[in-house]
Amino acid sequence: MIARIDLDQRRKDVIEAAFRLLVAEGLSGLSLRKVSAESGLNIGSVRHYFDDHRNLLVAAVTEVGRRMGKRLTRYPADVLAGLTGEPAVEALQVWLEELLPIDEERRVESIVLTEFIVAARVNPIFRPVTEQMAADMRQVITDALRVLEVHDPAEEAERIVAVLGGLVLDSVTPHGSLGVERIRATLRAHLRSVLVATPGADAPPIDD
Amino acid sequence: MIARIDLDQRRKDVIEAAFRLLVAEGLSGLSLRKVSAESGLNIGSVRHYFDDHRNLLVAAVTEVGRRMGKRLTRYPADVLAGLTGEPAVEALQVWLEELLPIDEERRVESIVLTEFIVAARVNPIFRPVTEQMAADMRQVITDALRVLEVHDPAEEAERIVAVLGGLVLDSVTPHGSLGVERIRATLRAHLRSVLVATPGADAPPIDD
DNA sequence: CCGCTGTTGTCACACCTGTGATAGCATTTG
DNA sequence: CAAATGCTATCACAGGTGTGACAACAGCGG
Repeated sequence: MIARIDLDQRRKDVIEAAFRLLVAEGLSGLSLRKVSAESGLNIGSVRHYFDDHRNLLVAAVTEVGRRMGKRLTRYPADVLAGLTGEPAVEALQVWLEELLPIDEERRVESIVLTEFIVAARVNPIFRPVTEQMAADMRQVITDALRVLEVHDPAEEAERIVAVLGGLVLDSVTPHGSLGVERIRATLRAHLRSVLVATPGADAPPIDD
Repeated sequence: MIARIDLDQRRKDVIEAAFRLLVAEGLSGLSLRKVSAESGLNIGSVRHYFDDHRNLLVAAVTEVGRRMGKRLTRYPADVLAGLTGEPAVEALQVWLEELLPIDEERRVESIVLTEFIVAARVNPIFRPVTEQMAADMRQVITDALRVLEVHDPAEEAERIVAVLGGLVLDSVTPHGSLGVERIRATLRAHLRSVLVATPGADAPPIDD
């Protein structure tokens, strides 16, 4: 095979440059010429790897989807088995913090993902990835809650997904500009209310 | 005075056209020429009323901010005084549903607002409005929760804001594509958990 | 009536975009 | 060595954008 240069690595470099541009200027600022400049390559090279503009966008959204998927499945659900009360809260917290912009790496991914999610409303090419992610997220969280024997896991998962989405949006944009500690505290408060207060009608509260 | 035509009405017509365009194509599709076409006016006329592109954008974000502000203060907090349990949930629910995309009018406003909030991350001209809105929202909800004698109103308001933001994002984009009933049910479940279960550490759960 | 003024309508210009086409380079393979 | 192939680098073109400039029109004031 002829592999003068690591093709996959090159593609990842370009996508990384695209991410930086997405953070700095938003999706509408992501032109081929700017990506070329940011990645230090010639526009001809960029077009050699992703021959379309559209293709580059799809590759970028796919990459962020892949990373988020990894984060989603990093902590297996079965480690939660048997946990109740505060340990359960802590375990879920550590896991779900994977999805929040609590450090620079996650912040970039959150921003990029948010841009694509919003763009997907109008541009169908992003939908396969964003819809798949949404479905996976609901599924995985629901499963985790079921393991934790939470009453009505699907509904509680829905709430958690909403909280996560709201926190990301608020912290990533200057809408609310939440600090990292504020995000984590809010998530923890929510998980605590789900796991230790058991607002479900029939089940009595559990104390450890 | 020479008022051949209602200037304010004209401006509102143009902004309405801009909203339709925002819904259909997103913020990046909002060009002067397209707004002109959508509003049925000549581009010269549009530039006569809003002489800048930037100016039109600011007028649009200001308008959506004004409407959301109206919705926020439509139900005064003092009607909540003395309410507990399910009636308190219902009162808050009716009020906060003002902010969710549960009908076409609110859906348009939610979409427009979401576009501007996300754009504000990168474009500072939207920040005054979006930041003011975020602050007002937190303040008003915190006040309402205080009236309802909720434990730690600021933190609970933070959670509610997150839930609202997440629900709007999920229902407005194809990320999760939540239905109207699903949104309302999730909000209600959350309010119920805040108001009737009192997850505060010290107080024991209340059953009615 | 004329003229003032708010409103429309149309140019042209510079800038940026994606893209087709194509030539030149570099390096590996035969 | 020669050839093939992956890669880089440019050119030109059509389309869209905001904007400056300015002419043309409409209706009210005098």
